[in-house]
Amino acid sequence: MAKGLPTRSENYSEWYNELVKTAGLAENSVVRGCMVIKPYGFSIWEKMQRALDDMFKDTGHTNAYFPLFIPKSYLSKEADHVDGFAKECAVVTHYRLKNAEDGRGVIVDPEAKLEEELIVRPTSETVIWSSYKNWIQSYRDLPILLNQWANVVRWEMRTRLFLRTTEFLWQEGHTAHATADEAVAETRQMLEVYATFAEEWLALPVIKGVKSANERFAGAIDTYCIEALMQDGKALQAGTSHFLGQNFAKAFDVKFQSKEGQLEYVWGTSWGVSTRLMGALIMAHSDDSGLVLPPKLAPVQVVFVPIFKNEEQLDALRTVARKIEAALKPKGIRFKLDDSDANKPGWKFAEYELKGIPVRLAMGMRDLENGTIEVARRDTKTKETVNLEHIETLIENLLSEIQQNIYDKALLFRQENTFSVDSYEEFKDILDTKGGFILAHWDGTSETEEKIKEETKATIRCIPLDAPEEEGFCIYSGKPSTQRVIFARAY
RNA sequence: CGGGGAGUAGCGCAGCUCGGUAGCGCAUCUGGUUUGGGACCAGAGGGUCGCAGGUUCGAAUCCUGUCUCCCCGACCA
Repeated sequence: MAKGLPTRSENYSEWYNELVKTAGLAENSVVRGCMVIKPYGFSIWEKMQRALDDMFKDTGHTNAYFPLFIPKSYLSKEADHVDGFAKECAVVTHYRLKNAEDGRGVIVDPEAKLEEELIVRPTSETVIWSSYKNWIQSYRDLPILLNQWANVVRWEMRTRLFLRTTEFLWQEGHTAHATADEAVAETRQMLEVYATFAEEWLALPVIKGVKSANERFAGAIDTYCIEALMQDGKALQAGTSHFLGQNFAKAFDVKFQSKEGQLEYVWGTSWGVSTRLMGALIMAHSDDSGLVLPPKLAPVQVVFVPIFKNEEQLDALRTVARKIEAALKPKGIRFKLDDSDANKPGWKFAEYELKGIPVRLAMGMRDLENGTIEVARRDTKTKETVNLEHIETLIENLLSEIQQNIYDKALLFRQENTFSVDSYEEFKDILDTKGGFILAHWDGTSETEEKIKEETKATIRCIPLDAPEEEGFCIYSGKPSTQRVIFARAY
């Protein structure tokens, strides 16, 4: 990477951290474990939000908003749920400050202690289901298909920009249904939405699967997920969709009267993706020159760098740039002309590579005379000089090609780093030497999964939905198994 | 909470052993020359040396206390 920053192969974590900062995506805040998302990073997140929001609306969902604070008693109504989140909750105990008596700043006013503490939401199932209780009486009130864009807080011990932060931004869908079948269908549908989004927008190939009991969401019957492989061979959970059964309906006493007149508990789902997707995007595609953004998410898709010695030359180049911009605009292509005199072309080349701009155009006097332009693509770092005529069509095609190429590259990487193993020795060997996804037989017990995790730090990422039936024996216990599951070390 | 490390200019660091007027690189500002892959020259601005106390004529430096941050573990549907 430019400017003496660490390279990807040397130290992946450090490379990732530096990249996030130098590319202007995010930085650590003064608040422990929290992150400042900078304008450039946020504009990418906004693109993701918009695309997801459209997909949610296409599947019949609407947006709503629920409170940031959850009464402590609500969180504890579902036993598994509270067990899952209790150890990482921020708790509000007071509602007022007062001036310190020694005159040094302010202190918490002990008089202002809350009767019941409030939890800063780590997720919103509990507040939302407490509302659903009031909203649902009849089967005619169902289904409820809601989504919320929000921030949540989980007090993790160890944090990492985008991948695990104390506060993060996400969307959480919460739906209520009359039947189990309908709720399961919803859970699966949203998993498909996530997979499609990851592959078409992030250019990130994902594996759809279901979590083992150990990795399941606290309070869910089944947790479905999409799992992606990062360039250092570690897995990243990119999205989850939960079938909640009637767990939250029972905890919050949400019943409806069916067509047949029976009083029944409501069936629920919840699903979410977070700013963690930003981390996935960065880790999946970037290289030592910086970010590589899929064109669909790049805030700027085409940047024009003029090469000039004086104002007159710049004016001539500007005219060309404006023409190109006008031709790209109807195609919805995001264009930027960098005509600032503050930095030299070489600096700009490096800068836009760092920021992951998919296509760079460069033009100087030589090109102007020849009626040509230099077109450089970020994904392959190749460049060629082409005729200016129909440049807009060339760019349009190039952007789709880049989007596809980034995906293909990531898919190839995953294929080359997915291993099928049949012995525990081989399993450990591959984990330590190569990493990646490991397909292995498992006896289906939590004990075995736990042991393997303790001994190797690898966990079952998921039981793939499309895994073929295959007779085999658990690599750990030797007991019979009917299909392979995916193991990996994970973020 | 255990084991390491670090707090000195916006950022990255040296100086501390052996106390004596606070330094370097990057960034910033000014002027000039440059511009097809992170330019060069000249000049300028900017610091309660994390905080508190102590020793001393004198402390970034020595002593005591304290706070914070980072890394490795524990934690992480």
